[in-house]
Parts: sequence; C-alpha cells; structure tokens
Amino acid sequence: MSTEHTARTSTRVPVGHSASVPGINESVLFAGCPEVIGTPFSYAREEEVYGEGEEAEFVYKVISGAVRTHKVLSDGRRQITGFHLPGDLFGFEQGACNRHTAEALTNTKVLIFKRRQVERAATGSAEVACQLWGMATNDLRHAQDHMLLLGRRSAAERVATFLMEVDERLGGTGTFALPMTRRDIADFLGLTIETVSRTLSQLEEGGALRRVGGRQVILRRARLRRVVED
Amino acid sequence: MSTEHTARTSTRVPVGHSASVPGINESVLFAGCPEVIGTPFSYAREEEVYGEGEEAEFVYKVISGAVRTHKVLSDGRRQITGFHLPGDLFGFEQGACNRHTAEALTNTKVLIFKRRQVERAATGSAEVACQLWGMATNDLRHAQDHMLLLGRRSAAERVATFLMEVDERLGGTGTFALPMTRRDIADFLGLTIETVSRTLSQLEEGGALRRVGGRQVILRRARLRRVVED
DNA sequence: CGGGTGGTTGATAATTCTCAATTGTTGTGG
DNA sequence: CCACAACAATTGAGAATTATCAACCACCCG
Repeated sequence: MSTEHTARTSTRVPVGHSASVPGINESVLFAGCPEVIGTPFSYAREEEVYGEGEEAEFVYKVISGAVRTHKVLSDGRRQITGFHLPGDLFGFEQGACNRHTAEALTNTKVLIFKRRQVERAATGSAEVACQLWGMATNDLRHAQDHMLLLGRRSAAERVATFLMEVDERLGGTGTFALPMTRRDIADFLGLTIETVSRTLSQLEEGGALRRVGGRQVILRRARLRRVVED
Repeated sequence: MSTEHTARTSTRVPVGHSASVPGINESVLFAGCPEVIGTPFSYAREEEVYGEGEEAEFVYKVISGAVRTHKVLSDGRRQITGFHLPGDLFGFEQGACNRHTAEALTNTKVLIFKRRQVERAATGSAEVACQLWGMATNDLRHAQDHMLLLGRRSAAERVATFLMEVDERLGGTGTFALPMTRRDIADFLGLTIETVSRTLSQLEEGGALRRVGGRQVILRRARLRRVVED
C-alpha cells in the first residue's frame, strides 16, 4: 500500500510577470496567440506545484525535469495519474479547483500561464479552443489506455508497458535512467514497490532488460514487447 | 478473466438524414448551433454501435437505454471505460479512428451527429469549441477518478462506489435495477464476475443493500458510504 | 566512515482468480 | 399455463497473484 509521501502544507506560488523571452525560447502557449505568455518558474525536487482542492490558478508547461500528478485517498493510498516530461502541458484537467496534486520529481523548470488568460484566449478564438479540446482528448486517450492497464493487466505486463512508454517519451533509444522512484512507479501502476522491484528482477532474468544501479536500464525491446503481447 | 463477448463483425450504420424534430424533442447538440442536428437511431440489445479501429464518423447522444464503451486485449480481457445513460454524449473521445468499441446494453435510442459537422461547428465557433473542451475535460475527470479506483481500491470499495454512482445517475432514489450484467460490472471494475457477486453478497450480509432477483437493488446509502470511507 | 534514503529479496498472509457445480431468471413454444 | 432451454448469477474449494512485514544491501553525500 502507498504510504509516507512527503507532507507539504503550502504551495509556493509565482508572483509578478517577467517579460516574455522571444527568439528560440518560445514562451507562448499557442501559435498566433501572443497575449498568453508564460512565466518561467522552478521547483525543487519533491516540491509541490499545486495541491488538490486549491483554486486552479495556473496551467503549466514543462521545460526541463519532470512532474507527477496524483490523487490520494484519506488513508494514504495514492494513484499517480501521469508523469509530465519536457514539452508536456499539465494542470488543464480541472475546473475551478485542482483535482490532483502536482509535484516535481526532480528540479524542474516550467512555464506558467494564467488559467484566466488561457480561458479568455479560448473563448475568443475557436482555433485556440479547438487546440485545448484536442489536448484534453489526448489526455483522455492516455487515461483510458491506463484504465485498461490498471484493470486488466498483470504486474509483468504493467511494468513492461511502463518501461516501453518511458523509453519512447525519453527518445526511444532503449537506454535511459528512470526519472522516478520505485514508489512513484508502483503508485502509477497500481502495484507495491516490492512487486515492481521483483518484476524488474524477473524481467532481467528473462533477458528483457539490464539494470545498472537502481535507475539506469537498458531495454531489450523485442523481448519486452513479447511480455506485453498485444 | 474476461471471455466470450458476443462477436460482431459489422457495425450497422445510419444512412440518410431525417428531418429535425422540433419542439420538446431537442435534437440540436449545442444551443445556438442549428446546423448540427441529430438523426434519431436505434440499436438492439448487445448491438454494436461502433467498433475499435473503424473510422470515427459519428458522435452520439443517448436518448433512452444505455451504451457501454470498452477496450479489449487480444486474449479477450476487456476493460469497460464507461457506461452512457440517457442524456450522455459519447464517441467524442477519438481522433480519426475509434479507440473503443461501443455497444448497446439494452434497446437504445440515440441521436447521431456527423463528426465532420461537429468539428466544423467547433472551428467556426469558440463557444462550441469551449463546450467540447469542457466535455472532454469532464470525461477526463471521470477517467482519472476511475484510475484511482482501479489502481488502489479493494473489491468491496469498487462495488460500493459503483453502486452509489449508478444510483446517482439513475435519479438517486437508492432503489433501481442495474442496467448491466455482472460481466459488464466486473469488466468496468477490473474484477471477475464471481468477485462482484460475492462482494454483493457480503454487502447484503453487512446490511449495506438488499437484492431482489439479480438486477434490482435497494441501497442503504449511509452504510455503503461507510464502506468507501473517503 | 556513518546515516539516510532507496532498492532488493525472502517468508508469509491476504485478496482475488479460476474452475466447477448449482441455483435462479427469462423467454418461448407446446 | 407449464416445461424447457438458454443465459445469468451465486456459491464453494483450491490455486495464483500480489501485498505485507521484515531484513538486508547499496549507494550517495556529507
């Protein structure tokens, strides 16, 4: 069961508005929508970006690092609903209130956009609104794929699927360092850390991957694919 | 494990366009968008509305009856991603291709809208696009709640949550007939039919509900809530 | 070096699944 | 209206998977 997540009481909140950074460093959220510009902001490892229940004031784009969003039950059981890597947007899911907590996995740089501004841009431009619709639809697709994984796949299938997905999002080289702990993986896959660990060991035994000290993995993708088999 | 769903090869598809039905029978999808009107259509119990992988040509609004959408693995394991009751829209989730199969639980009447038309309405009206965005966001919220259920809740919690949700969507009286089979419930909750059945028996023993012949249930909502406890 | 965190492994327990048998429900035709 | 078939739901016994509890190891960073 999930236990012992760092307790945090307050969310650090950006103030002021730095100038937009033109040129190669693109800080606009939508092409042709210069009024919605992002403010650079940083979070430290394990720092909370926003908390469940708080007013949803901002939306975010990851520049570097990684963020997780999760839900918790009152007894501490936790389900991570997504990992957000550079280029990803998050914080769009909610209405007036955040329905997740978001935390930085590592030191993370983001661009912050005011929700209000994004909404105003959407009501003013069908094109922007359609992009937002498309993004939500995309998130929905991921969520539904993940439902199938959580509801119907075995531990080995979950872990193998997860590794292939992370690989793809990190460049698809087959060699990478997992940016999250076993607890995060477990809480994403609906397993315990022990089961994740054991499953990784079994996959290694079966020649589907090699581990180098905890986080680093080298995937044998053809064999991993055979584990998932679909 | 999920097995033996009725195999269907072809999806029946509506042809032609009946006149819009004005008056109390509202067939427009969006207020102030008269060009997107729905065509009434019916599906028989267990009939396929659309299949995974097919081109996504229509979107649907349930008038009466009920529809389920699901995903399947090659070995037959199935995850139902949603039940759609009167008033609900479905078929919006996909891009060019359906990523689910949709089937009628019972004899079902729907309104069918051409995807193309809906998309055109969205690109032409920020208001429509925002409504679509909102609908997708809403679906996303449900999906994420369901992830928490599938990843972290016990069988008893899942079944109790499910019963309360169905009750609410069916009017909140606490007394209703489940519109779906145990298999459907199981495939929605990530359990087996036997576990669903046993869990219902335990809930009945514990006084959280009463069953009358298979489908009919009378909930003791306060006690059910105590099972979910959150 | 030492302490802390994160990760692995082992033994055992709990939950859920599987397989099998039985009962209940519904719809149909005689 | 009843008997029967077909399907749906329940229940039981035993197996499998995953969780829990506990010990241990490894690495990092001062």
